[in-house]
Amino acid sequence: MKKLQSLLNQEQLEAVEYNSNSNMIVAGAGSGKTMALNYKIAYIIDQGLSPENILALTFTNKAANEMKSRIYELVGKKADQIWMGTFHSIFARILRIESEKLNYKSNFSIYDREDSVALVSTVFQALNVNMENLTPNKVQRRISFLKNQMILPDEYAKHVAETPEEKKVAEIYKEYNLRLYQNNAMDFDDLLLKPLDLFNSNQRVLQKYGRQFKYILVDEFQDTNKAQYELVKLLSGGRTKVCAVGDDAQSIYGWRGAEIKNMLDFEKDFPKSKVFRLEQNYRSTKTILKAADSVIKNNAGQIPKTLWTENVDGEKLNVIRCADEKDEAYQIAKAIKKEVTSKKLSLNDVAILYRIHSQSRALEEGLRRVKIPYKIIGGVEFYRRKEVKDVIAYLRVLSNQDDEESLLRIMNYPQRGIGNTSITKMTAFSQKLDITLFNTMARVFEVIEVKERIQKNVKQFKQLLDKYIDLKDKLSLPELSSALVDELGILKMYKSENTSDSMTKYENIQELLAGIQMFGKENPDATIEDFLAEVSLVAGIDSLDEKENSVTMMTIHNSKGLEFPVVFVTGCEEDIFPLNRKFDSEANMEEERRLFYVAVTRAEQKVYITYARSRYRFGEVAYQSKSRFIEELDPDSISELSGGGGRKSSRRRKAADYDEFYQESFDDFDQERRSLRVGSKVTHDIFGTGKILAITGNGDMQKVSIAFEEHGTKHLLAKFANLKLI
DNA sequence: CTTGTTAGCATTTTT
DNA sequence: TGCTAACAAG
Repeated sequence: MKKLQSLLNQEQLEAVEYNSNSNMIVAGAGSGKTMALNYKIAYIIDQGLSPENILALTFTNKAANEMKSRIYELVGKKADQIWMGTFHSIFARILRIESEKLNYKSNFSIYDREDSVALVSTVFQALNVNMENLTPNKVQRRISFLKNQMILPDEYAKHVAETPEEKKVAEIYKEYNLRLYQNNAMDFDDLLLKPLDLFNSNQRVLQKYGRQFKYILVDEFQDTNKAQYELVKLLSGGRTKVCAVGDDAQSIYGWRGAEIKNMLDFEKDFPKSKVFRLEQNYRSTKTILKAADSVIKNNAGQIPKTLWTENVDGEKLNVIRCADEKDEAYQIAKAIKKEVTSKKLSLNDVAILYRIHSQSRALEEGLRRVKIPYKIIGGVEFYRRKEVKDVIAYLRVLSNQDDEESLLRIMNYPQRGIGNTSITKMTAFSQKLDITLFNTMARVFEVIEVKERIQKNVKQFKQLLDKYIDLKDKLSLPELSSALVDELGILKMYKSENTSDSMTKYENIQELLAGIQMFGKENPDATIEDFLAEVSLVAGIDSLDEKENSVTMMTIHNSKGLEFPVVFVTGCEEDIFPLNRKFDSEANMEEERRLFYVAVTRAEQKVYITYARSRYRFGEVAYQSKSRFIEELDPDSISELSGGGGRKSSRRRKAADYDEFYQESFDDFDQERRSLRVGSKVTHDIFGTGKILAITGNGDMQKVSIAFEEHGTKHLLAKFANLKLI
């Protein structure tokens, strides 16, 4: 390893090299926190601690993967031995190993939020819940919240629930948990609660892992919830060293149960621990930092620290008033063009951030009209799409036949003539005899209420499943999946429908199969379980691919940990950002403010802040007022501009403006894209004219094969070739 | 049981 | 506005 002194500043160095006790690193935005953490792990290994004794916990897979590859660069393949991953994936891994101690089977399914809601719906039906104001969605959220607080059904029923509504929730909660268990399934929250349960009830298991981990490092510590904090504390058992890295100013997951308190309690709970502060910012200009600080200082509770930077003063933040959400998109497109040309940036250097996903639609449309390529992170994620989940539900049932939710999902998909009535009859039967739905299918002939014709359908379906359950050990994961999809005929089905909707589904399933193929390649012995374990824990941000030359759009939550030269913070209006003014507690308002702080501090060089006078919400025009956060910004750090939203008379002018803009102004982006087409004629400074034969790769790595008229075929990096279209 | 229609709901934020 | 869940008719 290179000398740390040359790579780190004094503060970072001290934090990295101090390992004689537990420690906490309070690291401001852009202070090189991630780098320090990576070096710290490398340093610990360098000092002789075995990598398998290290547990490094993050919140997203992306963060974990990046950490993994950075540490790999530093210490080589030892990095593979480190226990590194998200809280959820690491503890899922432990649960798979120890499952029988909790009376679970190791192939348990992991339910995501949507699956949980579906299960709550099932419970609603079973318990005949018919209460105003209680929807499966709401109840699921409530249950998740309770689990985050570590309040279990019995405790909730006994000590918390008072109103009839709450009592109903208690009833549902209990049944929901029971059914999870019967389905051999866990929800996201269980992945944290069950290990706690296990460690608390089984000293031997706790000791096993307590001894295993000699150093636990937690990134984004400000986002840990009660259960996560307890897990770390329990595992450390006072002996294991813990390093917590976080920034209280960037705590934005309070709604999910994250407690900043964990940072404040750290010194108390880890008595001999030492606290380090990283206060030098390497990311942003002085102006950006000053502006961010002017807003965040309106929050009452904070760990005191002063961020400073040696970077240049930089440009002021541009605050743009827009007429409506269309105008907002237009102003942003215009500004992107200006920034990219004047600063010679790539589109990858630009991020558009918003508070809620629904804002993305209008922005997208605006960008599409002017042909600025973009990518959206999050939104409806790939693995959450209906058709993808359907196929995954098959895999789940093949892996875990107790998983009733997944079985219900595929019972009549694709349609095979097993309708709702028959399914209800079968579930009733399975409840009565206390057997699983899967086993009921084998005995469907005993369920006399189900018509004979349909019994036959069920039998066929059961045979299909049995066949693949049998094949599961004989074929590789990719072979099995494509054989299954093939036999189901869903690809053909979508193709023959031939609507744009069905074609998207077609492509998504193709993509899923390709993904499985890839997974199989990377992990040759991979089982269905391995694949399922992976997919149920993927998040939107994990798929961020920096290679494509395009603007990145995402929610501010998704942007945490990222940085971009130019950042747009959109929709800065009361009721959007901050959201929900009406019932808001001061605590929530402070979280919104921290969110604003996170948004602004993503930027290296330039920040745009936009707000609209009116925008479509719920199908009607809502008149918006400027966000209080804009008012809180240091006036010297901003310059306010007005977009299309001037006087009334401007309406016609505005329309003309749009048209002109949309027609001509983005030719250069268009040009860039056109030049990429196979078949286009181009000229090169040295090789003269030629025709493009093939294009491979993306972004900077994009290669173009060109048949030149006089110099034969050449393979060139598009970035350097400086090709001109003819 | 399937298909088509409509009413009502939804927009926080995510592992 | 755009989607889904619930309902009615075929």
